[in-house]
Amino acid sequence: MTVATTEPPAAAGRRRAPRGSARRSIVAAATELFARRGYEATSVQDIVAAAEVTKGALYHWFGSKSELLTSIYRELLAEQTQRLREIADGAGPVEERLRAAALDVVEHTAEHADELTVWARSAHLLDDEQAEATRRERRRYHDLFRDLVREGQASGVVRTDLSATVITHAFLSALGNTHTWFHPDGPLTFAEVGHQLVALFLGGLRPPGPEPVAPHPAEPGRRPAGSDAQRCGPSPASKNP
Amino acid sequence: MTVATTEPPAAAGRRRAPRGSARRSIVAAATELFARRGYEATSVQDIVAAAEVTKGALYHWFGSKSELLTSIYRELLAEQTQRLREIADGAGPVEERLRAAALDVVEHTAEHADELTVWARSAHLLDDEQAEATRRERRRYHDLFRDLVREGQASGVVRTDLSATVITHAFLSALGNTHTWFHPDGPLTFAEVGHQLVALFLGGLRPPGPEPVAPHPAEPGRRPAGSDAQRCGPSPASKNP
Amino acid sequence: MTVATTEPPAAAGRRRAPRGSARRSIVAAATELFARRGYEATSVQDIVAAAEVTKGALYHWFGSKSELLTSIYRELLAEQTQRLREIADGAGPVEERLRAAALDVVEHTAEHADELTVWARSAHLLDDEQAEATRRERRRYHDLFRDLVREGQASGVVRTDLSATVITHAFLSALGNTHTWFHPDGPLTFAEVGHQLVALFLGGLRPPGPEPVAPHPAEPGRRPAGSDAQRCGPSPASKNP
Amino acid sequence: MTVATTEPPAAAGRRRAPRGSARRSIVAAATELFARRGYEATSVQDIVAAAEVTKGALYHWFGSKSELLTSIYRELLAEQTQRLREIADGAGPVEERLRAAALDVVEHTAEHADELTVWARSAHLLDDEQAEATRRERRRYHDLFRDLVREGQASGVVRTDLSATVITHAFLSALGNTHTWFHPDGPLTFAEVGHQLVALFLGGLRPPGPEPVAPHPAEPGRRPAGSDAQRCGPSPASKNP
DNA sequence: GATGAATGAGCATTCATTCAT
DNA sequence: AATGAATGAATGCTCATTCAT
Repeated sequence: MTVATTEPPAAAGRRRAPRGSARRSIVAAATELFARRGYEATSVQDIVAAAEVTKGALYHWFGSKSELLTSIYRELLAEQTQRLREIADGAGPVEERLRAAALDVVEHTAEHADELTVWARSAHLLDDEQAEATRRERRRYHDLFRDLVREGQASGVVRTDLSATVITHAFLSALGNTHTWFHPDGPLTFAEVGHQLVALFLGGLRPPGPEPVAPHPAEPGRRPAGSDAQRCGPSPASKNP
Repeated sequence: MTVATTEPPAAAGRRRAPRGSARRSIVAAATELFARRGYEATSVQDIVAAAEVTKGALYHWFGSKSELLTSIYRELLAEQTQRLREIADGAGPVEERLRAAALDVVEHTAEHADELTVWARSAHLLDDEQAEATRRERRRYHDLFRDLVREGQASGVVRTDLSATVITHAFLSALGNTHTWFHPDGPLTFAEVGHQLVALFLGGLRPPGPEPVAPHPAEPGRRPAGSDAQRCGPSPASKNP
Repeated sequence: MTVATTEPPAAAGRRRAPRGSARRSIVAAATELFARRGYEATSVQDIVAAAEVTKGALYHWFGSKSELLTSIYRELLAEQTQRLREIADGAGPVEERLRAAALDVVEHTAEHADELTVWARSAHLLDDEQAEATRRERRRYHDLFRDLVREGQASGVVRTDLSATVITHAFLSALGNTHTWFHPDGPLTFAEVGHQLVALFLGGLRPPGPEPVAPHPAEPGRRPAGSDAQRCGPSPASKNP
Repeated sequence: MTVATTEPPAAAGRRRAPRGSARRSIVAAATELFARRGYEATSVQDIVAAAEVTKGALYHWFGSKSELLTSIYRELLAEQTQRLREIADGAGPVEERLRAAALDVVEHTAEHADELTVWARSAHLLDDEQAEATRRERRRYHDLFRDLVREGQASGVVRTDLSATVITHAFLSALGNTHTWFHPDGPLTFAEVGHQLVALFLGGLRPPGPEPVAPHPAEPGRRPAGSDAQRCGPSPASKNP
């Protein structure tokens, strides 16, 4: 869960700042600057100046600028995974847990819109090793959500003619892309937008009944849940998260 | 519609390549390199080397590296807008036009996945002027799609408790984000994924009947279409497209 | 022969320095600084300051600091190879050409002691590609000298119980290492030292007669010239020149 | 002779590794890393990681990174000097002791090729004080060898027209440079190469008889041994060893 | 004896852009 | 219409060494 944190031993030196405080200053400054100016537009110099530490200190804690970005994102992801796990493991009917999960994604996205935007824009700059590390964790999160969808399919509340993987990606993508169009000054609050997305998503999950929107002959027929997309993630060689 | 193209008329130089050919070489090389290595990782030097022209020539045709990126995207966008316009203006019931439009987006996204990925990743690097220019065109495209959704709402085939704007963004986002997770070696082809997304989307549009997924009390109630999000784009100061 | 030189078109601009002059300034400054302070202790900043050009100009002409070092050495090597080739191809008995060649190495070493010292100390820092390039040229030089030794062996003036390759390396090494011990303020001039080395070397080449220094039983016996060390150079993977 | 070693006496810590073991780990790790990657390419961090000690421990035992290098070399040199002294002081005719000494250098060079290569490449990076310290010891070694040559000259088995100093440097240089060209996969073993070098060297020492290689008029005439190069080392200001 | 976080000056290198020709 | 040498400010990063604990 923790991502290379350092425990500050409470006691501060005389002239020195307390132990581990440098790391926290760096993360705080970087988070703020990345969100405000973007990852590429923020130089390491900017970060250390804002954090009031030296470059050496930054490179003592982080191997590179991109590791810093990765570190911030992984902490976010760990938190979000934890929340989702609690919801998924909770009691109650699957449709309620599904709705709760969707609403939780909305809430988390709203809370950390800035950091998530930075990640979406700059994750492709990471080297293979870092990309792989986050991909694995992201995958775990995705699987958690997908399993909930599958549970819904198994209990008949979610249509089974669509891949649970595709459903999951679609919802998370729609949510994760709001930064490209949502604006706080618009007529809807983020919470409202989120609820609408949830409604749209849950509506799309209902097993198709007598359809108001005419079916298309080219529509691929039902697929048993077993034929689900197991490998719909990027290949290991890919840099996509 | 045309984006600063130069028509190479019959008149060719004697030993030189035909007029305007330099521009085309540059665009071709840049498109290929941006797609393969990313915008930031492609230097102007790389482009001119691949296009077999000099730096001077590139700066003769394009004011900057970013103008080149913008130029490529605008051409794509113009083509897609044209296609959507023809579908939207076509005959037939609205639900069929809506379906056709959705399928067309899938097809276009598949065809130009590389360029669209580059754009998604690097659009935020552009300066305000260029961002504004593409934003206007992108807005026009978005409105075209949204109007189709509204038409559906007006004729009763699309639920009216959701903002047409949100619906439109959700679908285009889900499609536009496939590059972050779709992999050709997976069990589904891109066309299949596209069809599933369309089905999910169209399913979500059906007016809510007796719901398999329980409604949530916090769900915002019906909103008349007239209260739609007019300013759901980013603020002018933002660099978001 | 030429190593990426640029022809200066004689004509100078008004405010600009003449074309290609930047490259020459850089080489001159680098040669001087490398010799005086060593390669590692000379920063690129030092070089451009001394050459009165910008860093950009340096990197326009040279891909890296090490390419600059390589470039200087290759020019030296090309010149020396040319001189040796003329001597080797000259008329006269082989023993005289051998002596002339040895003396020429002494002379060239004396002339370019500083540059050669820099090279000897820093060649191992080069990357594989550059090391390989110079190794090939160095090898050509070595072979030229060795062939002269072999010619001497064939005509009976040089002992054949020693590998021509080992003989060549031994002489060139003794010469090339003078920088570690020779000091101009010593009792011998460099020319005198050189002559003594030549005498020692040529003396060692005489076919062994009745020996003043007792032979050792472990001494490996005669080896036909044909068994000569064909692969006594470093492996391709090695960074040794 | 001893170079700041610490004897680990019986008294070991309870849970800790025995006293002084840190020092030995450091020397072992540094020797291995310097040989494999070179002195400059090995960071202090690399050394402490390999030795499984902390930076503080390293700086407790060694004043600096270069002191570590010096330390390794001095130990080598002390051992070699000791061996040479025993040979030189041994019984038997001078020509046999000379031959034995030469063979011993070959053997020692072969045994410690890696460390000697590191030293040859990086000695010039040391500061004056350290350079001076090793120079003095190296000088003692050199003098020991040279005195053997002089003894040979005095007893008539070594030619007297060459400086004993030059002779000594030439032989040690040829040997000490083998790392730049010898490759174990070549047709000769290192021992064979060494024997050939000894043969070449001893051959060159024979008083010139009727010469197969014609003498050159420019050859400097005989020099009495008394005029020998006393100050053939580099000047005090120089960083050369 | 040993720790390890912090230092800080210095490094080689990049690259979109300009402009005299 | 095109050249290409030159710009110059900025970039991410290194690393031997120190010192409060």
